[in-house]
Amino acid sequence: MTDRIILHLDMNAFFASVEQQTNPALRGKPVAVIGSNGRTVITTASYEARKFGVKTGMAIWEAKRQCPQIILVVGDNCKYTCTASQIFNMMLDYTPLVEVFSIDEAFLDVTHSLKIFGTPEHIVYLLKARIKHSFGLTCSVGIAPNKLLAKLASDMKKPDGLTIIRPDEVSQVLDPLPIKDLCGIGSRMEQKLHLLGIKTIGDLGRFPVDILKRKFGITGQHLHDMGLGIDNSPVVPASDQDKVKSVGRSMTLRQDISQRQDILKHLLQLSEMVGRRARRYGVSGKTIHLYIRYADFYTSIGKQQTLANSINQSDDIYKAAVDILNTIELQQPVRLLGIRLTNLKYQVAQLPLFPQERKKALMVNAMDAVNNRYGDFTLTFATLMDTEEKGSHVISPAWRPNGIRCVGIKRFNQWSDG
DNA sequence: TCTGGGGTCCTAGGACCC
DNA sequence: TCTGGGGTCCTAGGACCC
Repeated sequence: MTDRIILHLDMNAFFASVEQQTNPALRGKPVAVIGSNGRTVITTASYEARKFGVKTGMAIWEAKRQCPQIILVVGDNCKYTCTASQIFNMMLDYTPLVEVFSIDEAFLDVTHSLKIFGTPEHIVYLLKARIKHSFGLTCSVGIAPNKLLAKLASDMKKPDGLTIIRPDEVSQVLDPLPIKDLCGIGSRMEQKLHLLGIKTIGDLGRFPVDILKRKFGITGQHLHDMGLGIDNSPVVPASDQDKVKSVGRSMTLRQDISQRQDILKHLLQLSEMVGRRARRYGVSGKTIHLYIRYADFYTSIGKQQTLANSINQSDDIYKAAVDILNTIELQQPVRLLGIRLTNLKYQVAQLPLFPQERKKALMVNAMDAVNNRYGDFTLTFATLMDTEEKGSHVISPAWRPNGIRCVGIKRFNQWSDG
């Protein structure tokens, strides 16, 4: 078997760079993209801002402390998804095997593209040039025999980098790197591995696999493989992706709330958002999850309930959520509320037989049609008419557009959601 | 104005059935 | 008259990714 050739392409400071390109006044300046909600964080910082220590996930006040002259821009989802979809379409010119990993990252399996394009470096050269020319954006690319290593490589040189890990260099490159560099090892796992004396990827590869398996189960084998740079997972194009397994929305409230009335109102809003998304995906779910984060940020409670039937209409979701809420004795004021639908069933929409339900389904369809055309919450429940938050928070760079998961499409559609 | 949002996967324990 | 084992479904919570 010949070695595969996998690329990982990571857009540099994607949201912030898009903003700098569309508004020249922002170029060369410390810029950060944030959400619209009052309680938001830094979504992406430009490289100029990163020099001051501004990072993704940082609170606004902290970013301002680190960099008083920082320019904050409220994110514009449409701009990013539109740009991203065009970039992903460019990738498809070099291989059909493109796996979208997040809105600003993708894997490409170019093993069989070399007959046409020569070397992987040449493909990267062409792609980078086109992205730069069309959007003024740069990216970092890793070339390696598998996804794990390609992702590691793309991280090694930023911005506008290209790093190659050749099969015969794998152990030499991995040996001194900290385990945290591996995609899949977060801070908790890092701590646990440190306790075993494992600090570098080399240490991980040399550590007895049976001890890892005893301690971590299935994950133990996976850790061992990662330590040796082994990853046989394929690049899965959109058309072969698994279907979505859950649909949910959550929101941090502008202020903490304790009144039942306020909580119910937000639950209704969330139910409508989840229901709309589920109906757009053509799914209904049997299990409803309610998630509450309390005012202290650290305490939370999640409860779920499985129903006899699958649902996706907003009022049914709302009823289920309220049923769960009624079993919970609130410990503190509420900071965040979330509703998620799992146990999903994909169905062809069918109108119910009984007149009353049929009428309701028709009305929901009509409301969805209006909201699809004129924007979320154009038509909604009367109690939500004065709602300030319309669910238009800036998406995360990790946002996966639903279009990407549609089965059977060749080209990525213009994405729009939420 | 301290700390977002949307997912996936794994574990562990309990209920229930055969 | 005393108690195994497998399979499946459910709940709760944690870790991880971007």
